[in-house]
Amino acid sequence: MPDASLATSTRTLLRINEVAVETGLTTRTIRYYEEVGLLAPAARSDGDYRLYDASDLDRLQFIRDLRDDAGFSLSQIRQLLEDEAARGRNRERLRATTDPIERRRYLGEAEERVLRQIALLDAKAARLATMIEDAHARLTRIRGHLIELEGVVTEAAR
Amino acid sequence: MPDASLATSTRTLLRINEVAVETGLTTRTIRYYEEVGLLAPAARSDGDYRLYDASDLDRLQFIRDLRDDAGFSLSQIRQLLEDEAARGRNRERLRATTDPIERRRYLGEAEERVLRQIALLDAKAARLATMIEDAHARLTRIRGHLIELEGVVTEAAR
DNA sequence: TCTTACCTTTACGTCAACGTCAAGGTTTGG
DNA sequence: CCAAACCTTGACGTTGACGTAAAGGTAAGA
Repeated sequence: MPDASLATSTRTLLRINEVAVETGLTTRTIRYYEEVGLLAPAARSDGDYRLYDASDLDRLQFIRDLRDDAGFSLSQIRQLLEDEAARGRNRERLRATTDPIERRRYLGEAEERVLRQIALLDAKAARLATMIEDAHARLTRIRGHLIELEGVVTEAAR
Repeated sequence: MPDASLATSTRTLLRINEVAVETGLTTRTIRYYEEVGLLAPAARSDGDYRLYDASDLDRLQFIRDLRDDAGFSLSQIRQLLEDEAARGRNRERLRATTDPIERRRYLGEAEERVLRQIALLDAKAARLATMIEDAHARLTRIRGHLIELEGVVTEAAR
């Protein structure tokens, strides 16, 4: 029964339209993201259909969140994902070597990348934070006035 | 000396290229923002030159920050600025009326707008916050490894 | 086997957010 | 008054991020 393993591995792979439904993206968008190097499908079928696995779904969700919620451009997203990939490769190299000097170099590079990411994210977060603060201040002011008014209205209703 | 007031008011007004230098935007971008309704120049000269005042500069800086730092689209920015303007008009109406029922209605609308803004901003902020958290976690891990290595390196140097 | 639904690549269309001339008017120092 | 520097309004070009239609290949059930 060599067909069983094939069936089980196939069962977890999705075709592009299923992925589109699952992620809320269009098939065109998914293909476009592949075109610009944001993700490659886990596999291709015999007839060259794109086949995606669970980690592909995660990655697409992540991309969508970065795009919609955080407002990053696709090139910024690619930069973030590439840094992530470089991080993974670095970890491999780190595990492969025992020379402490080299290890320190790898770690230093990793630190730099993370600091770059944090700087990028912090700039956005800071701007958003002040805007949110302002909005909340306005909200409390408005609600204060509304509470004042409640007193006046109930007084008048008496 | 009717010319004095004109001189002083003129002195504080900038032409488009000065504004561009000041804000780091291009003249084309500034004209485009006018085209799509993000800001109108405070005045025009005799020869129809655009003339901007200090509040125009503030507004342009603000727009630039929202665009670059927060990653909003121009239509989102226009929405935010229009809500801001509606807020101003509402305050006027609020001061103009004494009827508590009407006052409550105006305040209710204002509350709605602010809540909409907060929801929009919070979504972005939340996504950014988790990303920043992750990045910091990685950073501390990396630094932990680096500190470990310091021990090994100094030990080897002895 | 054949139809129907889904997939492929290729390619042109679109919208936002500008860049880049072109042709002409305005301001200002010499 | 005049030349250089700056401005005006078009209008067409470009890039990113997709939409959409065309011409075919594939998968699965009747």
